[in-house]
Amino acid sequence: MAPKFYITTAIHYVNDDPHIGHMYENVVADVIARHRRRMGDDVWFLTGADEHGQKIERAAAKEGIAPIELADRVVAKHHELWRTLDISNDDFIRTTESRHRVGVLELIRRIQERMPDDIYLGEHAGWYCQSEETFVPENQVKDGRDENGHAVEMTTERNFFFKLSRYAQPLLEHYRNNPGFVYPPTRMNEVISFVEQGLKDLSVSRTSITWGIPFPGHPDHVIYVWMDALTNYISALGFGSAEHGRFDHDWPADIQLIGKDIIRFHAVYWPAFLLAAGLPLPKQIVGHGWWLRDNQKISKSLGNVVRPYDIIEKFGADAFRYFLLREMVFGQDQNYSDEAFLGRYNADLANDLGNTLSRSIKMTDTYFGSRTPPTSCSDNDLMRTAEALVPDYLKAMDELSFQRALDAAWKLLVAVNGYIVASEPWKKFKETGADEALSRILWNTLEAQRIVWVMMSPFMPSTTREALSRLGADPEMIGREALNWGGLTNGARVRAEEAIFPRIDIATYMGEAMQEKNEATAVEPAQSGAPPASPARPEHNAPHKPARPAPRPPQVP
RNA sequence: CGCGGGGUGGAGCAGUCUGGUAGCUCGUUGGGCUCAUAACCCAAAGGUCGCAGGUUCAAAUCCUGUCCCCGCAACCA
Repeated sequence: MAPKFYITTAIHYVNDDPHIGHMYENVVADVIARHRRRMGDDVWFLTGADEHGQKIERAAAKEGIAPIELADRVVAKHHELWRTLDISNDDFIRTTESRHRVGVLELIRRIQERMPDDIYLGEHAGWYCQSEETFVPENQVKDGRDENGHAVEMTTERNFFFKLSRYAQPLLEHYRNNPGFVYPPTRMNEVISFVEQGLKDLSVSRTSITWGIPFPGHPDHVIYVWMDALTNYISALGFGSAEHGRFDHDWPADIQLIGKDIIRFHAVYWPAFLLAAGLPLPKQIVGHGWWLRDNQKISKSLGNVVRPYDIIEKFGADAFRYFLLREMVFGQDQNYSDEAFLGRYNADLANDLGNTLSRSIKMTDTYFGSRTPPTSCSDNDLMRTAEALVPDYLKAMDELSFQRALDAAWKLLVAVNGYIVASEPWKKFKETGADEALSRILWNTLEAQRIVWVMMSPFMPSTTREALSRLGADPEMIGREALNWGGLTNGARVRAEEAIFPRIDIATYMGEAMQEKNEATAVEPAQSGAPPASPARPEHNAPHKPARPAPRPPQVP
């Protein structure tokens, strides 16, 4: 029986349209899910939306609509984006769904049943900001004012509390016994350091808002959003409902992928809740880094939000997916820029991946009549290179080192180009025609690329199908066995068609982007002194050309 | 002395645990090839590894000090 593999992303808060950070998280989870799936695991992949809480309540009020209307609208955008980005999630949980409410209430019921003292009524004291109507974290308060300069005052609120303090030692013990519980290790250290300082009890209800799940037996309280939100990972599996087969099968999660900013909620609060309820803890919490722009965290308030929808539309989801995973050292922060994308696109996708496909298929087309060459080869340097690189690739994938995994694929690709130049098939064709030696040479280049594309399949699922099909290979053969040398049949139809990743003229593209930006700025002045999204660049002097049809990879049916 | 991460050729990074000729990608320069998307292949230039001491036959790598940048330091999802 196939091993189960349950992977989750954070559920994304619906107070604004999804940004590159959300996209990155879901693409990473999708790459992992697709890889595990093709390696034969029984994968369940969950993502979703976090819809409760004060921010939503207020954002909706500002628009004069009900919170659920706002949530519906944003969730629709999420769905559309995940479809566009080819995210293969098996389920999508919304915290406003009844199945979620059932799960949350069951979690609380279990805690109260097993540990009657763990949830108690108490008083929460903190810095409260009248104008923002919210408690402000200690470190944001300075001289009686919050970061926005609003006055704050020490206020108390009557809440239900969770006895988090009781779980410091059990958690530390769990960290000791499972040093990989939080990944990467630097985040584990942060968490340990935090818990070692001791834990305070956590307020888990609010009386100041109504947009949430009512606290059982106390309808004037709603459940604190984090206790609400975290439970999505099990409520989506049917926890607490009559149909909990998936929960029994899939929990605990194998990987819970989150941003580094919410490590504590997932590595401290969440396991503490689970311990209290007597439920198994997730196997691993993985915290990824942030995409930055001009070294600042991307956020709307800074006015430097990167909205890569344009990039995706022009270059396709796969190119964007590739870029996200190739450019980011997993776990660290990374600067985002359009130039970086365009550079990667041309250097890696157009010049290497696409061009190598073009040149070898064109020769096959010309020399062997659009068929894969009749003679295979199982003794050559390309084969040995491939056989050496596949284990590196698989190891890197297991370690979530996507850069290294892609690097392994690229080493094989570079070897193909070197092999082509060294064996000069065009010269051999002129000299001796399409003989057996030439057949072996071209078959090798196609076969090696087939393996390269199988390696690429979790990253660029759609383009992989297209490329494999052009190579004369079965586009659905992307499993473990497809990474072995020798899979390409002889005499299969190859298709020499337009470039799979057409080169882009960077100066022209940036010139147009600047023009559009300037036009947009002219119509809609920048908000409240926000810094420009990007510094002026020399390219803005590039001659403007009329908009032309954007190059994009051919769509795969 | 709260905890942790980082400062390596023009840019972005690896190497530091287990000292021993400083490596990768992009960019630059020269050459090659002409099957291919002005692509591909080969070669070269370019770094006293933040700074100052110390240990050692030998330090980017170990130790001490120091400067700079960043994350965490609890109820902001």
